[in-house]
Amino acid sequence: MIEEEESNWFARWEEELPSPEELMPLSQSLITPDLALAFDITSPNPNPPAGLHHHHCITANQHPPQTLPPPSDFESAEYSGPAGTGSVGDETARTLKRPRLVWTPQLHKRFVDAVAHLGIKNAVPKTIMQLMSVDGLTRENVASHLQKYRLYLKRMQGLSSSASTSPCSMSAADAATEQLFASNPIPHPFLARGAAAGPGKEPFMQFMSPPLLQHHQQMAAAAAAVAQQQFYHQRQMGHFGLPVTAGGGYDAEFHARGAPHIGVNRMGASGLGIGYASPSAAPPKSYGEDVHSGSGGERRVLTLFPTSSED
DNA sequence: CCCGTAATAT
DNA sequence: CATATTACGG
Repeated sequence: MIEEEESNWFARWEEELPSPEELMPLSQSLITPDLALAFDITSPNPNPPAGLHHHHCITANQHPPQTLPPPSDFESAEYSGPAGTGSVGDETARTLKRPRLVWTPQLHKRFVDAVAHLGIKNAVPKTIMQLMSVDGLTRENVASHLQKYRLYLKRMQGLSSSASTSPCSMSAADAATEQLFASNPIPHPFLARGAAAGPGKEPFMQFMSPPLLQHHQQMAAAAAAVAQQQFYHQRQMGHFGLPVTAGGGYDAEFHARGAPHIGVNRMGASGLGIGYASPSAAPPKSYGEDVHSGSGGERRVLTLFPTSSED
């Protein structure tokens, strides 16, 4: 009886087969706009199927509409199987999915700094993204993170000194969020209002000093200690043993290049690491690719990180 | 268009 | 679970 079923789906499969022409444009639409831009392949003509010469050097964004001059060096490569499939360049279009972005404390710090310097008002995803100048960061990444971050801030304000300052009063869901957000030097002085940004005014300059949030930092500090540990390993390490620290621990090595701390908008995020696995030679391994293998599933994550490792 | 939010998906 | 993605109003 299996045969019948088999021939059945096969028949349907055959019928549904789209023509090659139809597939071409489809593969394009699968490319993230950002990436498409980065690769300069916005044109409806990707590349000839015959030509297997994939990208090599990518030019940065030609001209950002903003005042930001960040033709940051672009250093990204698609992850690829080590096996010499060869047609990786083409595959890029088809299988292009960015690995999940990992918000490391450093990256988050940059995020927070950016928001702090911009002021609540100007701290919108696009602006933040630009100020951060982290290569490979997309607006969506920031937006998503910003959303969570705002919720976190709100929670903090509403909490004040309600019941007890003990960490036990937090719900599990909250705790998780706290960890990331608390695990960095929170320059929380902005919370209440936005800043005045008139025409001709530079976006950054203001710092407010709302009276609240003070003990929270204590609690946060406590949590932070724990956070640092739990951060990368998550409760994934079911049994207590030495946290493996991974063969290629990331936090161990950072390539802080000549990029100053943010606050100066003229920084070119040159040397920022974003990356997917670079199959062939990536001189500075400034990015981190982490592979979690589960039962038959592998999950790649992007660990791009900021310049300046000041803390 | 872009942003903010909530719901939903991976 | 932490992010991503989507949907929808503003």
